[in-house]
Amino acid sequence: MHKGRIILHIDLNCFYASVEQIYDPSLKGKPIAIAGNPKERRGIVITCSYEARKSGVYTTMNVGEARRKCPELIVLPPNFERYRAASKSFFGLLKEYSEILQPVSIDEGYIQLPIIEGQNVLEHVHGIQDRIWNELQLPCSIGIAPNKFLAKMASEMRKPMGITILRKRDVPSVLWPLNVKEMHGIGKSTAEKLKELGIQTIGELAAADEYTLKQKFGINGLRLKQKANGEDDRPVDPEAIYDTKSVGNSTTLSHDTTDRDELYKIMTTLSEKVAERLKAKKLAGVTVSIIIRTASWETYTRSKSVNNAIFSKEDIVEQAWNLFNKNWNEEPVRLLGVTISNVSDIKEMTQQLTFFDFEDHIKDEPIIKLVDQIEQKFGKGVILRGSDIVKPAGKHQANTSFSKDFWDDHL
DNA sequence: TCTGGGGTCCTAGGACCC
DNA sequence: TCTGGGGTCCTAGGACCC
Repeated sequence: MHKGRIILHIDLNCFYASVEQIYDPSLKGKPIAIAGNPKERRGIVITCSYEARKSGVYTTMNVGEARRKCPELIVLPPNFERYRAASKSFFGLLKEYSEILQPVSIDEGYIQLPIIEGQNVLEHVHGIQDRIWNELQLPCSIGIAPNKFLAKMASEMRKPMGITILRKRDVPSVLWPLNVKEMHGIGKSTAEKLKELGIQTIGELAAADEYTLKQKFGINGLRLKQKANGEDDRPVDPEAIYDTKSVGNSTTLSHDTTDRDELYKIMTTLSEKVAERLKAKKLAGVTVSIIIRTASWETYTRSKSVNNAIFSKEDIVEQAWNLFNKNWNEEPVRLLGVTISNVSDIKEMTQQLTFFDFEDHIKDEPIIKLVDQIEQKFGKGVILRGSDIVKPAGKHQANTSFSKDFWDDHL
């Protein structure tokens, strides 16, 4: 019957709050909020239960404000370990239904179901939702559609614990009357620009002039129009989560400061965190970026690419601190961040090179002969630089080099 | 709405190369 | 020495999402 795909978007409702209610069932049915340290200014609401939302509490609201809106609000600190564990169970359960599963964040994902002749899809999906509720005690909303965009829009329509089917033929009646702001991918800025063009509803966007959209929004303008027409051919990609583009950490300081020593310490801590996470993911990267936000909320980023991919905290903090000193405008700093991007996978390299006894050869063999041997073993393109073996990578990627320290550390 | 922290994708200009 | 056009890489910043 249906030739197209069956794609679900599954969204766990108020995920962090739901998990906390599992650990403490007395919290069920009460207004609760997960928030950062309320004593600090970064104490803002990360997630809250529907009971809290009824009183006007929302994500990003500061805790003091939330308490004023909802005096009986129960404020809890986040337990990321718990959330990661629950998330793992959730995706584990989903995987029983199809391998074509793409987690997009800790609490939502797409899954493409196999098409089974004569199957009642809605009943099947009810079964999935029931299992997530009965076995994991997690409420979720599910959108059923022929593509990712429609599935996402559908799952948003009934919360919590809803199931919504959005077929392509439903688009004119269901989507077109909505304001463009309701569309996934359209934020405040795009909505305003569209308004200038006289486009307010999704239906108007669906019929908009392509040339004008391209002029104003580039390639994204055309994609938005396609989505407004219910078209989206992006695949559900199970590999996407392994394809990390960047790893970064940032922090809002407990107080604004101009103290260089203090700032250096923070930069060091951030670099350590980044280095740790890179190591866990077996990644190294060539581009180091810093972000500085001043007390006046001015935010700027600066970045620098280096020749060989780095991953150690020493290398990261050296680059980051350099960037900071060259670019800081001396204004009190509110937030500091460090990110490594243009990362490449060092997993494969490590496995490959484990077969090759680097230490033995480096001592005895003349360098030219050694290069020959390395090339024979790994093909052209792997080169030696100083005491490092360097693997040049494709465009947008850096050379990955491994020094003796690396081998000591990883092999 | 006085605003955390983790990301992704896109654009535009300049440097540089052929 | 002037002129042309295509392409890639790097950097900075914007927009969006959860």
